Amino acid sequence: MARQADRRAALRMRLIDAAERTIAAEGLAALKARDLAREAGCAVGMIYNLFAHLDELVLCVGSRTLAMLEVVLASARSPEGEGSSEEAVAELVRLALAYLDFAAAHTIRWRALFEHRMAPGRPLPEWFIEQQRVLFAQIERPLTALLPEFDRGARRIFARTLFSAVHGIVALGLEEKLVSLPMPDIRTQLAATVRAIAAGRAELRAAARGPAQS
Amino acid sequence: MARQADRRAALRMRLIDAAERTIAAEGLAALKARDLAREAGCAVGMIYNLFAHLDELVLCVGSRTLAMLEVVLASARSPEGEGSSEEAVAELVRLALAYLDFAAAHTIRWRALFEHRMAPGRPLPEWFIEQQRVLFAQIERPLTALLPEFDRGARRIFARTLFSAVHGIVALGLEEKLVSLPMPDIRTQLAATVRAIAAGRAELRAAARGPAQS
DNA sequence: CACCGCGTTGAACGCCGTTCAAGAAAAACA
DNA sequence: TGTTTTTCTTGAACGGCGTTCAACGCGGTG
Repeated sequence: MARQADRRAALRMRLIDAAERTIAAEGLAALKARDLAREAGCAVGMIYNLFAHLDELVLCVGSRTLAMLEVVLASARSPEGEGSSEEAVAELVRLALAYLDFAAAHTIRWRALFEHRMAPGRPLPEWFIEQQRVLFAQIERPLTALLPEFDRGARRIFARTLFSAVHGIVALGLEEKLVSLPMPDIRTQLAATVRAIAAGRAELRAAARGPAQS
Repeated sequence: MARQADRRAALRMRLIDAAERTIAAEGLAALKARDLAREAGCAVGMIYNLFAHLDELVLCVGSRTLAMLEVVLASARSPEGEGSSEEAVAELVRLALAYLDFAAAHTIRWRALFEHRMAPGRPLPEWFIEQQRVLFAQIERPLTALLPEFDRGARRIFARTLFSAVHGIVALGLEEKLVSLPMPDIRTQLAATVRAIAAGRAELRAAARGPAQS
């Protein structure tokens, strides 16, 4: 029968579910092979028949987190057809705030996405990198209207810079150490920063083409 | 004799030195109690007579990294007495680039500063937080000239936002995953972003005072 | 020289991810 | 169906980790 394969697939799912629950509730460090096996109802060794190592399981959970982010960011999109740069800036602000809200609502699982490092020597699998690229594409989309004269490469660089800045503000904003701001203040800081970077896009295009300066 | 205390102090230093070498060369994950003891010439148990736990040793190395950063950022200061806002912006750009250069030159030890998490339940010691505050003060200094009408609190918030954005760009810029930019491009992106945020300071002040908006 | 208190030691503890010999279950065959 | 072969599953065992603590030895004292 094909029962065997079904049971394996079901167990695989149960393991990912269990890992997801743990990571979302207690963070990466709380993920233990023995707990996982007990919760999914199998032997510890079975985990290694279905996954190469625990890192792979962590990546599966990370993939789910990225999927959640995709949905959230998609809901920040502008209505079709609008092409003004004001609307593009507004969309970028909505994207940034949506990112902040997601990180605030799912802090622990969101942190796991960035704290996790593969064991040395094992690179990130291609499918995971591809999923990140898909997310980045959501940022590049409104940039087409905002920066019509940029080529694809320059837009990608701009998107990268913008995301990095937004991510930095969100990450430090949710950190408990250092005097932390109340959430509404973080929101306004973030929105203002995105608008400022968008307003300074001329310089950033020059930067994306020309060489460095001291 | 007081010989005993001297020997203990010397051993303490040797342990911190060994930990620093390891963290700078191979990163946080490579730090092992047994290696440390061997390298410093003592028993594993001795480490726990001089430090409460390995985390404390990691913090000592982190403190040295922060001290290195203080020196590097201090060298980006403007000459005394200059008070124009153009000069203030230039100083902020120099600070950001100095930060980037430091992170690029000492990537592994710099990463250790941010990747490290205390064991659950044990908060960061006050002296460590204070040292971070001193560093932040270096950013707030040029802001006095740039934002004379801001009160101290608003300046602190602006400094925090600015640093977060800079840190984000530096951190993602040095990440190997995702298409990575050549260093000169990162420099120009970073400089342009700092100038853009500084140029948008009016909005950021409003943000630091007023309430949030969607 | 004998004694004692205390700083130092490293074997031992508990926990971790990962492996693999052996047992159980399924498949193939007669 | 009974028997053999293959394949999957299991959990005790392995090596390595941070941390502890009973025991040891050494410096200071009587």
